[in-house]
Amino acid sequence: MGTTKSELFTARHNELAKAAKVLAHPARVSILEYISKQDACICNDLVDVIGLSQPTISQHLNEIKKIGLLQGNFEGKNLCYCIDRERWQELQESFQSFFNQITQNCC
Amino acid sequence: MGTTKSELFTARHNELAKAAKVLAHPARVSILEYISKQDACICNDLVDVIGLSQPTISQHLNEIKKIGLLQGNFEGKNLCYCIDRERWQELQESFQSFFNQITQNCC
DNA sequence: TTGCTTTATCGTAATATTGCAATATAATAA
DNA sequence: TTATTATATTGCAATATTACGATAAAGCAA
Repeated sequence: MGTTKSELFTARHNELAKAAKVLAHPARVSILEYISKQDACICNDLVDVIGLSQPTISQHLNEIKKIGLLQGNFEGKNLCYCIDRERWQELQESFQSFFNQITQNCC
Repeated sequence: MGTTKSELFTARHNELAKAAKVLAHPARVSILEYISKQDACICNDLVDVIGLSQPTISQHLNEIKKIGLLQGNFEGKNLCYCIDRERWQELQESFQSFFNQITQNCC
């Protein structure tokens, strides 16, 4: 028990749910918003800006990375956390078409 | 530990995360999509359609209800699960404006 | 009334998520 | 080389989520 029964659902439904899961924590919403507002990509004031510990922020960044929403240089000191615009748009379209399909109302 | 530190984030971020959490399970995505496609509002073929047990479906419906996405008659035998279009649009706009704010790309 | 159908709730087990201290790693600075 | 700085990983505790069997509740049918 305790595990989501993904095999019952379509790939599309599973993927939308997976994307939503990344947005399902205010820290990750904040992080994405913050990164998107930066001119430069020298990041990780995040620990100060958000107020969670460094390991926790790192963990959240990893969740965001895992669905491909971050792009850039992840090695060495000059880390660069940027939004992957292409993937961003892809997800945007997924959510958009999900929300747009509601057309009728019976009550 | 183990609890989200909501007090660190803005109301807007917390609310978007809360809405995303409802979409963060494929069963709930499926349920919403199914209900939205019905002509009539006599529902709960859901157990058959989705393939999860009745208590589990009931639980998921409750999550959807909690953020105000369901409307209708919830008493007696003629249950009616319909999308609350106003709330739906509200959430749609929240997601839309979240996704639209990404404008620059530094990498 | 009794039985049937439909949905909700309770209780519980399995698993996932959140958060952080401690530690590791990797690059730069001195 | 030895700091220093920035980020990642590990390990663990607290809490949340997912799922379902058993049972309750609420209406309708006979």
